[in-house]
Amino acid sequence: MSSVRLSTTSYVVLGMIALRGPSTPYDLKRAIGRSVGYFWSFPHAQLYSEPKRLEDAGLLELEEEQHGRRRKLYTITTEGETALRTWLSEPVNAHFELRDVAEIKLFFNELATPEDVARLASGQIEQHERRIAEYESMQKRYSDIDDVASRMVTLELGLGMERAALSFWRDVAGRVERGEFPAPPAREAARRAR
Amino acid sequence: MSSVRLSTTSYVVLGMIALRGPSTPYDLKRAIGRSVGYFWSFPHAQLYSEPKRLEDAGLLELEEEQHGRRRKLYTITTEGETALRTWLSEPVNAHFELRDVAEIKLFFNELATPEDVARLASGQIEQHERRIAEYESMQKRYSDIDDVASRMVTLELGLGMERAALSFWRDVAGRVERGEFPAPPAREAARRAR
DNA sequence: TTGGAATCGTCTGTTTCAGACTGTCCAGAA
DNA sequence: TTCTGGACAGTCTGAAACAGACGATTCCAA
Repeated sequence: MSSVRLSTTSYVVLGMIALRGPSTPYDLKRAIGRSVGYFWSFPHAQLYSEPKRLEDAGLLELEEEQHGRRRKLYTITTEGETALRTWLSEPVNAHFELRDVAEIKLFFNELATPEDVARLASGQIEQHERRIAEYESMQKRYSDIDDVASRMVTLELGLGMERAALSFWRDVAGRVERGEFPAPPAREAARRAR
Repeated sequence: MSSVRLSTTSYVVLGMIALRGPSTPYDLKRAIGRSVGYFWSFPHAQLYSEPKRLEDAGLLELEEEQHGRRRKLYTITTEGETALRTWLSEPVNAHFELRDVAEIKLFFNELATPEDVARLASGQIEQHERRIAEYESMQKRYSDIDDVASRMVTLELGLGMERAALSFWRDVAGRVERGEFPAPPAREAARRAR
């Protein structure tokens, strides 16, 4: 019931419980893994500690505790719903954050060989194609479930991002083939000839 | 010279010094802020501790230490270059990671009002437009500097992502106007009528 | 020459993190 | 029936990452 600091992760937990109803940490883990986890990931261990914090803050309630596997069922309280709604209505000031190792490696292409870049690009193409297929099948699977439709909007952004990335890496692959990423020695020569 | 574990951040530092030549932490901070920082950000304090780690590992060398502001100039060693090149040639197994608060809020739209969603969308549209303008001006500014051209490829992915996001949020804004994100009560009714 | 802004560096306590580890449950093989 | 493996569920730990306050230095302009 005190003033703990709530992170985005806290609200993800709160929101998930609000949407799904009473949930155990493991329920949350799976539900998040299939949805929100695509644009806000965190280690699953947090799903065992975070609800405890939220309970201390009076935003969740521990519904029941079974024996055996002693699972904990959390329910959202009225205060929790209020906190969640307040957060949802607040403006988002942070820009999205992208963390992309492939992109870094491409940035440093001058220090690598054209073969490295080619491999990088083809690996990325494969990855993004796979992810696109995954998203598309999710989209198909859920398109007829009315209940979930409004959650599935976000899939479209994922898909848009993936397609942008895919076409970018295809372009990179083409450029490599055309010799636009010269090996270090050629690069030196080009620089001198400038 | 020991076997410290190198993170992506370590390689960003290493790579930046390899590209720019001898650099101080502050140099790195600024260079990263203008480039690689857009897809791999971290607190600037790390740029003071990380080089030390890399020096201990024998991958950087402390070139000179001045008095007054006692800046530290780091240079990459041959071992450092080798480590970097090795890393650059290794495949990237991780998929890029997106952390987007706006997206989460959209996912939870069922718990918010249509007005919330509308505000969210228009805020995002603004943000992405601004970022696009920023990227485009960077692109213009650097397009004639031959030296930097191959680093600037990555800008195109940034731009592609931003454009995908922008068009997504414009679409969302349109849907809200068309009443496709009903307020909670209407939503209940719709569910019952199903 | 002085004081305010921009620059540069350090420090601190807290979160987050990966991932190893433990325990539980169930199904089918022996 | 007992055994065994694998999926399921939860806990723990040390190391990194983190935000952001703070302190010091330099520069410039009034």
